[in-house]
Amino acid sequence: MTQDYSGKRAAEIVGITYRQLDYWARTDLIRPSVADARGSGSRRCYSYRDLLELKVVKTLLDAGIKLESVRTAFAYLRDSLGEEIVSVQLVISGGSAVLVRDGDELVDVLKQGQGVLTSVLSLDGVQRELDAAIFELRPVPADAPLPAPDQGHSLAGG
Amino acid sequence: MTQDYSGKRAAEIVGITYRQLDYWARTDLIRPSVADARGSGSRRCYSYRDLLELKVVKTLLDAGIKLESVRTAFAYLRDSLGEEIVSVQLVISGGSAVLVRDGDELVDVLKQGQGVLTSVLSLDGVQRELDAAIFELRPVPADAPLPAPDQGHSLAGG
DNA sequence: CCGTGGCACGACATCCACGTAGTTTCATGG
DNA sequence: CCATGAAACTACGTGGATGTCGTGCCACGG
Repeated sequence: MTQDYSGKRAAEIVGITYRQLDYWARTDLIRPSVADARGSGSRRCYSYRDLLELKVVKTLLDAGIKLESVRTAFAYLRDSLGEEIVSVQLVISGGSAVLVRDGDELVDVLKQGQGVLTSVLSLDGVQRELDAAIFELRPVPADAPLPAPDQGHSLAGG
Repeated sequence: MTQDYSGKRAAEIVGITYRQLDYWARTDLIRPSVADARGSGSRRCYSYRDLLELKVVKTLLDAGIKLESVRTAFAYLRDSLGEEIVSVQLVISGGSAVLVRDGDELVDVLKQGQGVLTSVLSLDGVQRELDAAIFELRPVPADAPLPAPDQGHSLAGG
């Protein structure tokens, strides 16, 4: 049932260091929604959607965006990041952010923002990469030859 | 004669701190092309084009791009940043950067970069803002009522 | 030719975003 | 019920990008 992930596995899957995951959780960027840490010894538990958000952050960082900007962007993103992820694009412009559906609509946004820098991220690709990583790093039980990995999450209805 | 600008004035005009200008010069991001610093007491001298580059950097920073990314982007930019600035757009994608002319062409680039984050900057607006700042912060001689400020630089030929 | 101001420079101090090392504590399994 | 290991926590170090302060020195005006 869209199983959950430990901190370490989450970091592995999205391709970040555990230190980053930890730092982001402590600084309230992305906290595990299933189970947060409660003192030393406890275990964080991340949902699939959490992984998705983590992956978006990583993608933004790889693209050269400052973490500070990612924080502000997520403030806007969380509200809108509802169900339809595929073919939606995240547009960051300075301090604010918007979600755009159509590619043509995107062009208008870009042309509208005369001289304003804009960062565009296709959330579709992000989810694809995430799913690929989850499959790639699936736990390999030493005995059981993995029955049926429940891949192919469907948050959006195409 | 597209007059030159001192370090302090350059910083004022483009809206950055002198410390940033100094740091960028020392770390080889943007050196004054007219006269570089040669020991304490010397004076840096920036050209209009230098101001343009500085303004681009500031715009990128304001947009939340990491200075590190700006550095790599400028490596590509310097080669291409020839004459036609207006209506040209700088597209940063991860570590590389490209210059695009047409808006439609830009759309193709964006659609092509499936899932890859892209930062787009309209250089046109940057130049506009720069010119505005130069005019706004023009030196006001206490006696002479400014004869004819040579505004309206034309790097591009439409 | 010389005084002085403006500016480059050097040496810190700071904040962010982590990396590294070591400790603590919870959650199991035996 | 206790040993054990994995993971959270603490403490400290680091590199990048500046801010601050003080000094030194060149360039220009007189």
